[in-house]
Amino acid sequence: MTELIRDQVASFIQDGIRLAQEAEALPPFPLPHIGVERPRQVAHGDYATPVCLQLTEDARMAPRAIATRVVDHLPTATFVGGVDVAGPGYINVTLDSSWVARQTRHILEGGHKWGHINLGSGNRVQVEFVSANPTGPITVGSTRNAVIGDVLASVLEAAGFLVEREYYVNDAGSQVRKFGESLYARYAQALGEDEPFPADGYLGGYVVDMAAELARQLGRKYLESDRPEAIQALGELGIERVLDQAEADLAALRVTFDTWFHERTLYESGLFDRLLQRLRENGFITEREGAVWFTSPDLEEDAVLVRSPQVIPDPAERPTYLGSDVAYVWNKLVERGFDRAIYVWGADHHGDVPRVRAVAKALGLDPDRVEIIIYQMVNLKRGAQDVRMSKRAGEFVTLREMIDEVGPDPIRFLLLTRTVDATIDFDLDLAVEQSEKNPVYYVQYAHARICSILRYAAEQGWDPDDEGDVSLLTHESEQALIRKMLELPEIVAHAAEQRAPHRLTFYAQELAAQFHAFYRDCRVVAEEDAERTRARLMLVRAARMTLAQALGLLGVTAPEQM
RNA sequence: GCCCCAGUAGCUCAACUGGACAGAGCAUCGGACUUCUAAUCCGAGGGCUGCAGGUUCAAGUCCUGCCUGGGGUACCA
Repeated sequence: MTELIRDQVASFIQDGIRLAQEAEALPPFPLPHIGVERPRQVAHGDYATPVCLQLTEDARMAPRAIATRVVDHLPTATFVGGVDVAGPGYINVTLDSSWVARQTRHILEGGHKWGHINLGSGNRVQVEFVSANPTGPITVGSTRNAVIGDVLASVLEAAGFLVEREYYVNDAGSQVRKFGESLYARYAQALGEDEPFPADGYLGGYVVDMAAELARQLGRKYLESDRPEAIQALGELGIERVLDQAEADLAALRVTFDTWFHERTLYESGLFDRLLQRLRENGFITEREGAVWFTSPDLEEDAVLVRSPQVIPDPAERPTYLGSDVAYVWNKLVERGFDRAIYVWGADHHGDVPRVRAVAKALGLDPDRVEIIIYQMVNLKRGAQDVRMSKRAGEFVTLREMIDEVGPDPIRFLLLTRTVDATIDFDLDLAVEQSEKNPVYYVQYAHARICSILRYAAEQGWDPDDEGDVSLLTHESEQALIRKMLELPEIVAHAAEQRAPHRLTFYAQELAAQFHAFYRDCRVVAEEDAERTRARLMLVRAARMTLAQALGLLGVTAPEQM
């Protein structure tokens, strides 16, 4: 666990303001929140705060004058090398370079915990993601979902939250039947029967394949039994197999779940009925046209929870998704007691966000505990060409095909090179291209290069675990590399706070670039300078650890050679 | 019609949720391998942040209106 330098700088500045007030260099006013940022320009130091720009009214002084008085009263701090007043009234803080050098040892001591922080202080967070309908293979959109959810979960873990990953299986309602009907038709056809395909059935070839396999394994068993029962049984069997496949494919993407939660259990346990009653008693339910509507002052329109028998004959198929969500959100926040439930949804579901939050509020829960991350769509490309996809016609590229074609590393990395708010083009050609256009290999190459140095050093008789004098790490490129490594905990904090997993891919690239610059400037293994070699080997090990940590959070492998 | 997301360098995108001269990568042009991996590095050019107003000491970021692209708007999931 590391205390963020950002926070240390903030309290350092705060001390300066307080001491200036005690010395009556500044008038009394309540201590403000100290916003600390990393300046874009290196000339502006390692950290900066514009806080004095906001204090002009409180202090009745010009911002630069305030900043000067704060700086005059700053205490001493070992990590601070210099403080300047700059521009309109910024306070710029530069880290002490010998302190920076010493952090190399600190990083190495952190081991696999380096970069972990205690933002979450043990709060329990559930991240529910993918949750694709179990009626077909995982597609590209769900792949983005998987990567965002998984890396966000990892980042939250590193930030000190207790995280559980959950896949919500939509196995209630009409999908089972619809899928069963499609499967039944293909099954019968596979056995030579002249069975018509349902009008709104699943057209994909995978249904044909699965039906053929079932026909081979089960023979004519389900043609001879009661038809609705056969459809039901085949539907359940099919969903089971789709889920097995999804689990395997996601595992190949290195995404695994703590819980596969079945929607059906929300009804079997009677929870749905109990909560409907609760909502009814509290005035959130109206019934009209035979349907049960959820009505809330927070919504512009009522939403159906249970459809009318005139529209849907089967009682089991009447509750809508939102109906299930009533029970599900209660299950998450009350029965299982998560402090917070994060949902990862595609942009095509954004319209449901206010409804789920309104449901939570109507149940008496704090809607802020329900957090929904909306990510934009993925366009699959081959070079400049769009890959045409039609889910209805069953034509789409599956996660399995993407893994077979490009492998998990590029999929994971490239899908996290955009904010969740931006639509993303995923170029299958670029993903496998091992060139400077592909940032995955850029970062992995840096790691392989580091390992190569360590191998070479060992060959030359250096003990890789030898301790060196890190105070020798004074070169500009050595310092820049350490400073970049020291950013990791803050990147984790930011990615966790802002739910911005893409931060990690940007950071990994910056760190790799900083390492390559160091490599250019500084020879590591040099017989004639044993002390410096030992110090630099420590630095290289720390760099390896930091890069591996960033890649580890991304779920991307850190190869020892390429 | 209404709701959500985006519009930033030739292209693809960042920008620490209001802070300093708006940054990367790719592409283009010019350089660097008898040295621990050239899948690398160095340098150069490239901008009215879609448009028009407004708020603020300070706006790519906030508010209003428009334009363009994508998504949504069912007793679908």
